Amino acid sequence: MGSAGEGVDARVRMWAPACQAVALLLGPYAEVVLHDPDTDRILAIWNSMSSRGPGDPSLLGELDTLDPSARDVFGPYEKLLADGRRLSSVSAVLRDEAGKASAVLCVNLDRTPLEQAAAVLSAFGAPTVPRPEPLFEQDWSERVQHIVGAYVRECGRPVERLTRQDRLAVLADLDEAKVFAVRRATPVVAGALRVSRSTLYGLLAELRAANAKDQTS
Amino acid sequence: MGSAGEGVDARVRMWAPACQAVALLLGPYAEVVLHDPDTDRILAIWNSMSSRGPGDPSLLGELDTLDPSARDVFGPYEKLLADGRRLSSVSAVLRDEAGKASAVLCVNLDRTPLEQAAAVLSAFGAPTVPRPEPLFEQDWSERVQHIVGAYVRECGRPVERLTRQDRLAVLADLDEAKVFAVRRATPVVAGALRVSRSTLYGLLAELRAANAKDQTS
DNA sequence: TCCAATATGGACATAAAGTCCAACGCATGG
DNA sequence: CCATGCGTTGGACTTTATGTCCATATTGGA
Repeated sequence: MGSAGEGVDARVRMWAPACQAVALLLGPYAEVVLHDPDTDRILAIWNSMSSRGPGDPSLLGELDTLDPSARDVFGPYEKLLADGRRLSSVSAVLRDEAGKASAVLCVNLDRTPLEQAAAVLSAFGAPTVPRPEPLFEQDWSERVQHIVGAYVRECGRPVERLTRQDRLAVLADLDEAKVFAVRRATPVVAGALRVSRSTLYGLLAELRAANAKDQTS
Repeated sequence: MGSAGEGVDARVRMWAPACQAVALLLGPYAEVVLHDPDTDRILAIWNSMSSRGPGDPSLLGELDTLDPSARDVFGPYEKLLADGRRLSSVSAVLRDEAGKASAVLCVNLDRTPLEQAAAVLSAFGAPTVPRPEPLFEQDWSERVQHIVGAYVRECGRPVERLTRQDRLAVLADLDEAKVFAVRRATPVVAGALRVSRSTLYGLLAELRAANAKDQTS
């Protein structure tokens, strides 16, 4: 991972201080990621929350980085993690003097600690009433659409043109969100990702293999 | 406190109940102080956190106690104690019928416990350790337990003694909560309801029939 | 264009989900 | 005490959904 000595990427050199500052400011609960829009890989990452590292495939596809008229700042949008943690996520296209998109910055903030702290503080002195259970996710296929949609929005590319890596990443999100614990979810996901059932299972297997490797390392 | 009979200051007599109530409500972490604005000394103190006592000099800043048009409530301010504890502090000018400032009330709340609580809660979600998967799979089964438990508590009968109607009702709740949209949920529910798989399906069919009848009516 | 990597449809295997039924337990009333 | 009715139960069985595998088609890049 760390620079083989021959030098840190110029873009990282340029943006690292800003990224690091943000990462420091937001404590251990914000993940700051610099993506390379060309190679679709992570350039650098601070406070990684998802065990990703530099060189790993980005969660970004090719953003619409060529059109200078396109928006450069996205979000904040909400991401839902499996364990219920809610992330606020923003991203920005970083351009060089020539206006070329040289990097994409993403900041993912885990709102949970704040929400918990707020809950504690607001509950102070008040009789703690048993909170009425929130109902089960009413429409889980909506969640699928949401996760896929978020990704697509993030990389600015329609579902049909997602790369293999893209789909793998989305799949990781979906798996993380325990979507596959729901009955009949597989065909829906396959449909949402515009792949066949076979391919879906193939990607899923690949994902599991990768996770297993992560475990052992 | 020790009240030598007639020796208690009239102002203390008047305000003590309120002060004591506040002191009690806010537990051991709030200090309530009654100051004498004339002598600039402490009249009375509850839950003293700084080993001050009645008669000790007040450490009040210059509150404008003479101008009746001035604000009478101040704060909350942050105060820093010698040992590093941070206090949230409010004060109020207490006036008699004539409008003369007869006392100054201060409440100092030690924020440390709350901050610690927040830290504890934050720390829970913080170590992004690979969560033992079976734990999370249990998430929805916990919900089953919760729904069943709620019903049992409501009707005061243990699960074993539920009537058919009871189970039907619980089942309706569970179905409402979309529990059966989860893979492998059926055996868990059957277990939670202490019935066999067969019975479970029987009840479920009955439920569906009832619902269908509702629709048509 | 050709090659290599992927995607795909469908056959197949396995595992859940759901149905059905004969036997059983257990109250109630004769 | 037995007969009867009602609900439960285990297990056989059917139907769907899941997951694997592979030969073939497709696609993107040198």
